[in-house]
Amino acid sequence: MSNAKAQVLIVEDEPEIAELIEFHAERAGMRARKVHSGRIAIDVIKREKPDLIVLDLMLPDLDGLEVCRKLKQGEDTRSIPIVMVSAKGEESDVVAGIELGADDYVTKPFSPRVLMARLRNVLRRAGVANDPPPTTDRMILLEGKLVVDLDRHEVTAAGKKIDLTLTEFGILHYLASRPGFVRTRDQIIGSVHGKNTVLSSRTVDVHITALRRKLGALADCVETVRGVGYRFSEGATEAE
Amino acid sequence: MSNAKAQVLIVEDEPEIAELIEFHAERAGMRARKVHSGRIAIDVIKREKPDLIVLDLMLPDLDGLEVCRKLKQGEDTRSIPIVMVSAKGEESDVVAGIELGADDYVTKPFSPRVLMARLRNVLRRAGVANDPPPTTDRMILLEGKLVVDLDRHEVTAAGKKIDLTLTEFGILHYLASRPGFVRTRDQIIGSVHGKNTVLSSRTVDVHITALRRKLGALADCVETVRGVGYRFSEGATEAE
DNA sequence: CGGAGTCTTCACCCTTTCTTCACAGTACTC
DNA sequence: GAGTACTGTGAAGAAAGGGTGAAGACTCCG
Repeated sequence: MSNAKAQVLIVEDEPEIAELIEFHAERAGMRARKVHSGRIAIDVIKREKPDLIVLDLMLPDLDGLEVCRKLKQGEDTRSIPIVMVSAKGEESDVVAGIELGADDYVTKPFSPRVLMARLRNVLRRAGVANDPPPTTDRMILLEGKLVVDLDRHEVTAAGKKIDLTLTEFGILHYLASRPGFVRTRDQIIGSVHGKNTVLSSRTVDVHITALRRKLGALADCVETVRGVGYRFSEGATEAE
Repeated sequence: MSNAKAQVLIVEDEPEIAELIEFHAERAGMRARKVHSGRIAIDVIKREKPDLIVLDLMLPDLDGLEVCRKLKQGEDTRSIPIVMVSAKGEESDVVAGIELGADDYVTKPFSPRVLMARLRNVLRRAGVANDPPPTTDRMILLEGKLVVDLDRHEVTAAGKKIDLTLTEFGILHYLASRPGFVRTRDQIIGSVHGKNTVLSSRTVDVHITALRRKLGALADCVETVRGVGYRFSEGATEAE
């Protein structure tokens, strides 16, 4: 299993949609390429053998189903997983596509998150490795609201510099590095101190309280998920 | 995913019933084989690995439940889906069977159409989600209607985020991870708390009620299976 | 050694959630 | 169509989870 990025081919004639998919695919650590026609797709696929194909059903020249069929006939392209994209009301085509061997599908309009989840699932099933999006950034920026700068070790919220203790900084950085993801108290402790630190999990609460107080107006960004842990509110990440 | 006909094994001691099932299964494009005893069934299943087992609970030698248990113990037979056939008044056996891992059931006397619809459903599910027991996906996606995101610990129904308590989230996740599969109250309790939790099974009803209320328009997705438990509806299920 | 700043734990209180109970409502049987 | 069995649901008490102030411990520094 390679460590390389997964290669994704996007077959979609509407440029906006294609770019939307491309953007999110790359953000998820895949290498994306887009083509706008069925014939070109077949050609590119035969040459480049991508790891995954995102295939719109409605194409100007060669129908998506037709593309699918041709790929499944080709000895060397048969095993490439296909995720179909269809407009609502093309259910029968979706069924046909699945029967032809497509692996999954999404219906337009789709949320980027849903699409990416499907792509990841299909890739995983196919055994293709995909590098997780590396969060090695030295700086986290969120909509101009919050800046977490690892180099300077300093946090700016709503334009004002905030003075955080080491632990608070660590927690905020950990949470903000994956906005929306819930972290358990144990995970938070582990991220700040070593893995196998034994600490009362309530300790985290205290730091969170302090953090919120210092964040002032942005206190809401640190959300409590009752019974689970905490997460950094996504606020305005991607649009649907 | 093979294109061949689905292989169905009918375990049924009454010849008339067995033939009835066989007839309809073959008419539906499956390849059917029937055996009349539990012991023989185990033997045949181990050798032939059918795609689906139709299992009568009342058998002369080895009880249907016993067959079910043995199959679920075998590494290589565990994932073969089972549809149980039971006579009226064997509800407790049905519950036991489902807890053992059977996937669905029909009650005698059954209409062939109902039975075949169930078989088709189970086959389709098994074909799509070929993973053995648990869906390890961090995200469950259902037709754009419902998104259960484990990482974010968040549920989106028909595009809107909904706020669920921990227990409700757990129940929904459990049910939705296997759409169409019936789950007993005990299974549901076990999935949320530990296995050997002692709770009034009626507690589940209360959570289901709350869950349905919060799901709004999607409330119908949580179906009651009278006498057995609950299941997540697949939307386009069968008609009677 | 003393003090400042930080981290951890504890205790208390409030809120949310869970569970149970009781009764109403509904499906199924005879 | 009456009786039975099962499910839906409101209400209330019990339990759990989380916020927060305060106290002690620890570290680093002068």
